[in-house]
Amino acid sequence: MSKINITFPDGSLREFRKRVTGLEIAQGISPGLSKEALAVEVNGEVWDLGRSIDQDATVRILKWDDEGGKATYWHSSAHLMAEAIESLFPATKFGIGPPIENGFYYDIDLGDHALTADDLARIETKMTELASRDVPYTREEKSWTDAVAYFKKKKDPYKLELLDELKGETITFYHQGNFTDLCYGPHIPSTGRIKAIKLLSVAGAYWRGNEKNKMLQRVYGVTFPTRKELDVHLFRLEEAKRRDHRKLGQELELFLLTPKVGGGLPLWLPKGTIVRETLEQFLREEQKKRGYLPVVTPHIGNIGLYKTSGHYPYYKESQFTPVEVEGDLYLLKPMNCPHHFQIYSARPRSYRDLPIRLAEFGTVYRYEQSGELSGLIRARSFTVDDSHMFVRQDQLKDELVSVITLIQYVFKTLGFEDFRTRLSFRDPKNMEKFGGKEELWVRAEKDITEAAQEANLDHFVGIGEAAFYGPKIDFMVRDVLGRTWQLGTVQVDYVMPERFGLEYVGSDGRKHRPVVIHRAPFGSLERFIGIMIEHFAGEFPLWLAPVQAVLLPITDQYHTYAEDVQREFKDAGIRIELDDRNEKVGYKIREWETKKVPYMLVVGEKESSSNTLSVRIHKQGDRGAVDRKEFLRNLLKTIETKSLTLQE
RNA sequence: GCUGGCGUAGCUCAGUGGUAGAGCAGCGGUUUCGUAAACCGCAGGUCGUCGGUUCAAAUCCGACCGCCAGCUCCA
Repeated sequence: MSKINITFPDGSLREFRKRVTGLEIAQGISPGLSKEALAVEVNGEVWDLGRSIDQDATVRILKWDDEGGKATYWHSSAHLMAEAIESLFPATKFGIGPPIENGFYYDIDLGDHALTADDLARIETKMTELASRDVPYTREEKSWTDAVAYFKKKKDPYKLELLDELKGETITFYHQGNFTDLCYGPHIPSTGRIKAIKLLSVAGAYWRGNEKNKMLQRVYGVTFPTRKELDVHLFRLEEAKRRDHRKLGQELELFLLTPKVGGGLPLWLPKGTIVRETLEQFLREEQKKRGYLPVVTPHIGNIGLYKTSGHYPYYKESQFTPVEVEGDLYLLKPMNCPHHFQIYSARPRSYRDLPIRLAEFGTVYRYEQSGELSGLIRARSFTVDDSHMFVRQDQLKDELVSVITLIQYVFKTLGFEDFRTRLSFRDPKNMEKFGGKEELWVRAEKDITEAAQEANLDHFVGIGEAAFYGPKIDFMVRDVLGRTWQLGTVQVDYVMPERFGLEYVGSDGRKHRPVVIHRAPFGSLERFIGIMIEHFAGEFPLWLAPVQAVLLPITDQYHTYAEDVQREFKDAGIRIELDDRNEKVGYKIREWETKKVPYMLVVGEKESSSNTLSVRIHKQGDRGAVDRKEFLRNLLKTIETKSLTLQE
């Protein structure tokens, strides 16, 4: 019998007989490992544990904790769900059923029947029953013709469509129990590995993601090797719901969304406005230090501006209908840039003036589809912390690096340590989406890449994610739901300066074209604050908290002392309230705890006679009496340093 | 925009064909109180809107509007 060499991740090498399977290798290492093994990575490809390896290879046994292991597990779970669905609804036609970040789905066509919550429960029960049979997932190679014959007999148009694109190739089928699916695999060894099952939701999804195609029903589910892991996962989903910025925004009276004003048009309530203005003030100060020049521009502009910029032709569908004024058409501005370009062009510029950095918290209006609106995170009116920087080519890279540094500083200050950056480039295969000359794009993509390297940005490239006028660096953060949101953005633009004929006079006395950098660290204040609310679960750091402290007198005998403290703290700039209602202190504490106010200051006989405050910190409880002057100093310091944690 | 689910008091929710309910919030009193809910009372609703079925509709049917999830989209 011939032998093959298997290399392991730690570099060690072992000899096995030819046609050894992943499972046998795992067994050879330890029985425990073979029990936990879900799949095997062979030369970087994920394989079934039962598939034989017939030549030298680098092999890694994949368990639940490995990305590939989890994906295989969920992929197999999707097949199990399909089997359950088919047994309950025999006429079902199947689309695709892949693993996703947190579970799996299967797109199915049930004809006229719309799945109900009861159906989901039935399918779930059936899955549990099918899983407990503990039958193997088996792989079978078939000729293309045989595969087509099988699905013709089954009358499954979706699988036939998929097969159409695999013409002539060897096709793999996977079987488990009574279910057979067209599938690349790989799969876990047997259904018995799937112990805890939860079907989460059903939603419509266009076949192959194309809105011209039929809409199928997409069933989402998640499975785990133990009940406990499922419970943890479900708890996390609940936690995400608790943190939902729309719910907290209402409870904490931060903002209001009402159909009476219109979908996606948030109204900022006094408490939310404090958060927003504090953030603005923070960025304004940072920008002032860095030589930005504040400007203010109107909310509408002549449509000619957007025809020149290209926004109108490119994004006609996502803008509000223009309004006619004295024979001219005006657009609610979808972007601030054209206005800023007019400010730049208002007088001749010298090379000595550059870079010029115009900054504005500019509110823009975009007509998002109704189904897309989502609280503050996706709105129809939002404010961009916009800046347009007009630079010479030789200043571009330094300017980009300094912008990246500012954004990193802003994120870090706000506690977003875990963000990633994407270099968003155009898609060479889909050029009609992108405007401007080829050589300008090449140059801009090069500039961005170099700046990212120089700034030591941990980045990845997103093809086709560019703006129509230029490539971008997008800053993305992950929220509690595990979703990634795009926040800040930096864009290099050679196209707009051309379209708007922007110029400066160089040292040679001739006219030159500046490069424009568009940038917004927050991106949209609405979206940023929405994500921040979820990030902090409504418990803002002291410097951002709408109410920073509240005084709770025990009885009305201490109101005078409390008023005195309030006046002193207010004069020092603290946002402090006095709860002088006729209620017991326990009642007041409960209420202010739910309002997530950082500090509660209880005052009674003891405090008023010793000039102290009994400090209670949100979620931490009573910290005892503190000298009032000392406490004020600490508060001011915590605010000044924008500390993310509370001090005593 | 598409598919599905949901719309009852300011909020959270109960009410499956027969006189619209509870808790919290609000308002009026009483209580003067030490770290997460004192007590009594009052007020508050065209049951999203419009139409239909019925002796009778929050409840059944239809259309529309809004919200939520997902899909498509996202300068």
